[in-house]
Amino acid sequence: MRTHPCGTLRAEHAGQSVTLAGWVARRRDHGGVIFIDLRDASGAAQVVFREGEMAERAHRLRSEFVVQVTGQVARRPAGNENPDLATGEIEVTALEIDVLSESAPLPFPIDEHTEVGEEVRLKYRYLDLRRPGPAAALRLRSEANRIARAVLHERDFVEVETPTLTRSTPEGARDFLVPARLRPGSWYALPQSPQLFKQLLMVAGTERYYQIARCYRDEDFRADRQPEFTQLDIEMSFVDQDDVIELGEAVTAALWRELAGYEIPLPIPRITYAEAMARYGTDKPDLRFGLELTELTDYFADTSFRVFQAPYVGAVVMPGGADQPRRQFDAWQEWARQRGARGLAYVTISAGGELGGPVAKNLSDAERDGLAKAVGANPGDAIFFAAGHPSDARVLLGAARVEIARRIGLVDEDAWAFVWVVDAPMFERVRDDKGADVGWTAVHHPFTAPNDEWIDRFEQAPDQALAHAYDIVANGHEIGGGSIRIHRSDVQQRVFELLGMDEVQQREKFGFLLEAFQHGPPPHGGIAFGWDRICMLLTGADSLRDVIAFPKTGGGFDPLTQAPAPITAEQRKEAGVDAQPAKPATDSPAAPAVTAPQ
RNA sequence: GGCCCAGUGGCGCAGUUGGUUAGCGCGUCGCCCUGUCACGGCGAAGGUCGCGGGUUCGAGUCCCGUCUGGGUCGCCA
Repeated sequence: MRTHPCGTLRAEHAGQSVTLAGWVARRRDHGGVIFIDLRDASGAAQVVFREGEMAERAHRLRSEFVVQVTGQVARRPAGNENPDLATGEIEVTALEIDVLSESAPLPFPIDEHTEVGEEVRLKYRYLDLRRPGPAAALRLRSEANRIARAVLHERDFVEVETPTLTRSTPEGARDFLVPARLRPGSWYALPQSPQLFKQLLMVAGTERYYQIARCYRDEDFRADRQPEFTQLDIEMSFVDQDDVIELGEAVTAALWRELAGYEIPLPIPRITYAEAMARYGTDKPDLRFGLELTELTDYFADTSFRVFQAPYVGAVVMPGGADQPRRQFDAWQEWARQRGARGLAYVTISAGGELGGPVAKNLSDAERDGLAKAVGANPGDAIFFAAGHPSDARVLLGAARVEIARRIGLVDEDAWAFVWVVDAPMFERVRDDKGADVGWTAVHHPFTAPNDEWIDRFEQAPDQALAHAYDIVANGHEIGGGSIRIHRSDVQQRVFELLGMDEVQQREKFGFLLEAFQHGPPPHGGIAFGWDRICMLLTGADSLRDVIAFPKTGGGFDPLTQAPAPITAEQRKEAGVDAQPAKPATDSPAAPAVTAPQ
């Protein structure tokens, strides 16, 4: 149908007869001579139509008509080259043109210069994807898949597809449910991840599994979250944490080397979860800049200032922040209140070194004298404080740290900073509406192994017990995480007990996995990369939607297909949506009916 | 679920203190144009100002409610 992709024509093709096919990107009609930018996936080339019948026919072309053109490649007349275009040295003089299909007037211009609202772009995503930016994002994602597969293939991994119609998995998000016509009243759940299946594959002796897996979680969405998203999911047998981390680094390094032109210095540094929280107030620190938090609990141990009489007091410095007007500091208070804090105490340090701001007069002379040194602040800086429960206060300071860096331009947008956050806690407290402790929940998931130090005694201090779990963080985004799994049934039993799951609950939720684990489970562990997020970072996009071919809006709605949509009464009846669950079968290790999502 | 922002011809936006016929750019349609490349010129069409209610002599503008989208907190291995 065509002899060359449009975007590949160069001066060396001059004199050749070519046939091109593509879309009419732009028409410049001068009457006697008409220029058409003909675009296909490879790029665009200028086609020239001169007088007579060819000009007549070109005159009737409109944007996004699909045409086939046969003509002669020629160097452009001297002075008419366009150095901004890859094909700018040549043009194709049309001898024949066929209109293969026509286009209705466009809902928005297909033009990289025009800003178009996201809603209308998503409704006509097939047009949006003709634009260079979105098209490039799609291709980069394809390359990312290719690169990951190459690394994993090289290391003897086996790509396995796991079911998307399945039971609930243990991640704890809300499930998407699918009615089962053949078992009226019973429902499939779409997987929140292939977690249980990949562990079964380890029991199955696969040893090295991976999958570019679609995952589903029915929670509220964000710029970096979609209801269906993709993980590069990996699991390995006979490995320890360092083995998985090394593999994770190999995958990450290959991606950034080939797609960002960036050589990640290996090994990627590691910090513990506790250290990340203490120094950065988050488990996904952005290490492109400093501004570490300072703990001042001891410093203010004997303070008479009521606000600082708290189990934790900490601070973060805003360099040059002392000269902000009062209303700017008021805006900081409002910013903190929107995060559920009472406010954000602050002290300014004048050029002469005197402390200012409403908090300063509440401090003793000794406290004032040593403060700048204690937090590493200089004249002209502002110091923000948070006091209260350590975790809450640190999270607030951590958010302030990021906001300060953003406002004073401390973030180098071209920089990459990777870090592993290791030694994550095993459990966190579950509190009821009134804030009373009612038990424990797994921070990761209930199959995460305690580390060697805690494996025999995590019950003694569940709040301090550490897991063989690790997250990889890039520029403050969690791009992957995983753990070594429990393969000893006695340990698994003790974890379930701590989580308050009795045998009936265990069997109902994970019976099939526990049974599998009675048949020689190998030690194993793995990692899952947030594939959409990684592609978002590699393309420099601000939103996951930019790297997903057909994304959904925040309401879980697809503007293109209009999904979700009501179903007919007939579909409803046939699907068994309203049927009562069948009575539980007894021959299965797992009860058949999925209970309502919590 | 809470909070913030937005919704005005196909697209992007302006619209003053509430006051005549709601503007601008791009696009679309027609005509003209032999070297443009985000071509240019002339002309034309195209609007329930998201929706519902209220205040008012009068509402795109003020008030209440609601829907949609974006962001954020909660939530989310």
